[in-house]
Amino acid sequence: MDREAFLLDNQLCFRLYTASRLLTQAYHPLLSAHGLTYPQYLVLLVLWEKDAQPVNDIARRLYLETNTVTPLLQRMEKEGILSRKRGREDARQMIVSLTKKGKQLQEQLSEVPHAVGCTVLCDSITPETVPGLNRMLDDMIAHLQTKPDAHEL
Amino acid sequence: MDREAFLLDNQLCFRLYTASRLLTQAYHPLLSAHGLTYPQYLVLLVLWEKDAQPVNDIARRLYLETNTVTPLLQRMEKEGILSRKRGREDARQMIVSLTKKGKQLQEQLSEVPHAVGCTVLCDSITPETVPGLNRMLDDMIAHLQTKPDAHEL
DNA sequence: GTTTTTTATATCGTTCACGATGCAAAGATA
DNA sequence: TATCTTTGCATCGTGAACGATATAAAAAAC
Repeated sequence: MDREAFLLDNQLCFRLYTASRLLTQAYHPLLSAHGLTYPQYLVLLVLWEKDAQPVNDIARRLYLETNTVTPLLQRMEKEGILSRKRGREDARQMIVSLTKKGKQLQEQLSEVPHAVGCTVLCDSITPETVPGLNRMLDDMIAHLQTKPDAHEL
Repeated sequence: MDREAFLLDNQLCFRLYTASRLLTQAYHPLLSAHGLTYPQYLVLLVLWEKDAQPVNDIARRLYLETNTVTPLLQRMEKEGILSRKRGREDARQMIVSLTKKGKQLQEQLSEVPHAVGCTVLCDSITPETVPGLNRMLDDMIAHLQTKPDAHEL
């Protein structure tokens, strides 16, 4: 058995997992001031780009399952950030639209992207290296998404 | 307001968040076959490197809070993977040790690192690019860890 | 040696994340 | 038209994550 392979320091996934959690924590004070969580912020990003989308489209855009997104949207509806209405053409669809409050949040959070951008900057994360890092992660995401099954043991 | 900054495609954090989730999903079939979750696998990686550690050390190694790790360890104890005993020197500490079953899991999971390693390989993730990616993520983690507070709005 | 503070862990409540399952509307097929 | 299948969303149960709080032991201060 290759004990090297089990070293935590050799685990790419652990780094991604940790970096993701810590960066989400960096968002926390900025978002919680407005009663938002990070996944809720992601939903807002999707809806700010294009309002009035069915649950399915939002979930696909975030690579999440609808059973994750539905309760999230229900909480946001209770907060008055968005509204959910059955589609007129297709009554199975639940069309999610921003309320006035949801739209106003974009202005109130206008400093967030820049603030977080500054927070991550360090020796190897710079405006020059981010595009390359983005490309690698996009490649990885596309690859993992098409292969939901890992290799069999 | 800079609408560009709000585009989902410009969000590094979203990529990390997604890549982390999808890669964890890739581990799922390999681990669930042995009744493990990914965070539980991380605990095992820590204990396989060094057995009999207090909760605090395990949590710090994983950059997690103890109130996340404690219930995780309790579930693993119930599964018979590890045991938890009060420290003799310091009775506040809870020393976590692998059981025979916990040690045997390392052999049973010996193919996991290689299998997952193969799964992530793609155009921009190769044996050559991984060290560089690791370095960037390590840098980012170290940086975020020392700065728990994001910039004020 | 008693009080105070710190440290190590645990408990509680809320919010994801997701597999499994349920249900009703839409579409396909007979 | 009646039946079958698919699709879109919801519900349920389990396991993280984490802020807030609690508790007991150890260490420090008095």
